[in-house]
Amino acid sequence: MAEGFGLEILHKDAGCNARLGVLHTLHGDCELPMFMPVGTLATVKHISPAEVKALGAGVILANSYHLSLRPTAEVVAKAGGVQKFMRYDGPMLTDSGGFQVWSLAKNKGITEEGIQFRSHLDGALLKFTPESVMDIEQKIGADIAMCFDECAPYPVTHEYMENSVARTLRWARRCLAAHTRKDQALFGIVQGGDFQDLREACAAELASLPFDGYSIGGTSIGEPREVEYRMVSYAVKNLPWDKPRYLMGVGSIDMILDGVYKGVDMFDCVLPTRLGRHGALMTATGRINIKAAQYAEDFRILEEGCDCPACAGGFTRAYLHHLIKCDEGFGLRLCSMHNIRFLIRVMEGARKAIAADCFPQYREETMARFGNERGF
RNA sequence: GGGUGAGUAGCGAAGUGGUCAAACGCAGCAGACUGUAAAUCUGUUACUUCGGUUUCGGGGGUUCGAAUCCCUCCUCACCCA
Repeated sequence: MAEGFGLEILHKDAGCNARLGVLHTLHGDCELPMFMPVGTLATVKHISPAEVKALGAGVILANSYHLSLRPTAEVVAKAGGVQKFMRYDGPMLTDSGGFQVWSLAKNKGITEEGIQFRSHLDGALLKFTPESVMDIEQKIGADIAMCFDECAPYPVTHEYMENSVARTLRWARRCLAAHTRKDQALFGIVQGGDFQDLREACAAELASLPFDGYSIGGTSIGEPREVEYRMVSYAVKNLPWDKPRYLMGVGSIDMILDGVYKGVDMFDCVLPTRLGRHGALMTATGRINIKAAQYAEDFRILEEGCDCPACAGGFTRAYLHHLIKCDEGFGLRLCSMHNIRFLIRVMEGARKAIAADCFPQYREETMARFGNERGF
């Protein structure tokens, strides 16, 4: 276990596997379950670190692939690590770049050694291996590093996935061997797609290895909703109860609440910030597309009762409509902050509900308010 | 007063005799976005009872057929007096 790192479970909901806990890190504690905003390039787009913290966020994500290209891991290391570099005093986590390889799928070439793919910036041929990624993540120096995995596409054959999972597991061992920083936690990543046997086996084998936490990967890459629910169930089953569980890349309300119900502690997603920038705002009664003409003269506050800087600041829908239509930076900021605050408030409600042993009910009531099964 | 050039859909701008209801860009309208190649992407934008109907400054003409050729008028820009 990494220095100063650990999960403390305070309470399990009586009606499901949802757990209330605290994640201890060298940069402070976080209440679980939690939503983690994504700051790929060492910034949550348009929002200062202090503002992110004020929204109630614990961990901020950064991406080792992106940072390794610019400004390079060496520069971040010279700055004293990503927290000092971006001046965030809370805990951080770096993703390994496994997801980017999936995202840049056209250019990939997977071998036992690693993955070759092309830079999205200049097309340069890059090669990531478990060892090179561990080197990058240790230089960047976040509190939590992620293993380098293969995020297989969906759908693939059982045979393909079996090979892919086996390789991801071999890479997980190599990541452990290459990871020497004692002040940085390392999480393993459960893959296996929609195959129950592979998900369960992958989780079981990772659980036997000395990781500080476990994450569920390979979801939200285009598969149907019911498949996504299944993947989480399969993966969670064999994960150790006393280690943090992290569902990667999930930010829609229904998936988050489903994950919490099953005992997942951590979620991250670009959804709130990206949707915000594009004018799709999350509210307790569903999604508001603020660009729509109907909001041009809607002088109501975005969401009554919301304590985000946009709503608490008294900014109207008409004003946000105007700002987003004009691509004004302030509009991107306000809308991003609103969505992040909204998701974090849902998590705060979840924690309260777990403490009161009524999370299943909370989940049902929250979903019912949205008017559609996905939330937004 | 004389000359030259130009007037095309909300705006800008292609098109110079048929395949033009008219490229493309912008604006508009609607939608998508899930470990951020993402302030991006997709669809749509004369009218229509979906059979068609009326458009390319106005009017008239040539032609089987005109945004495209001719006449005339209007407007704008520039040049010469």
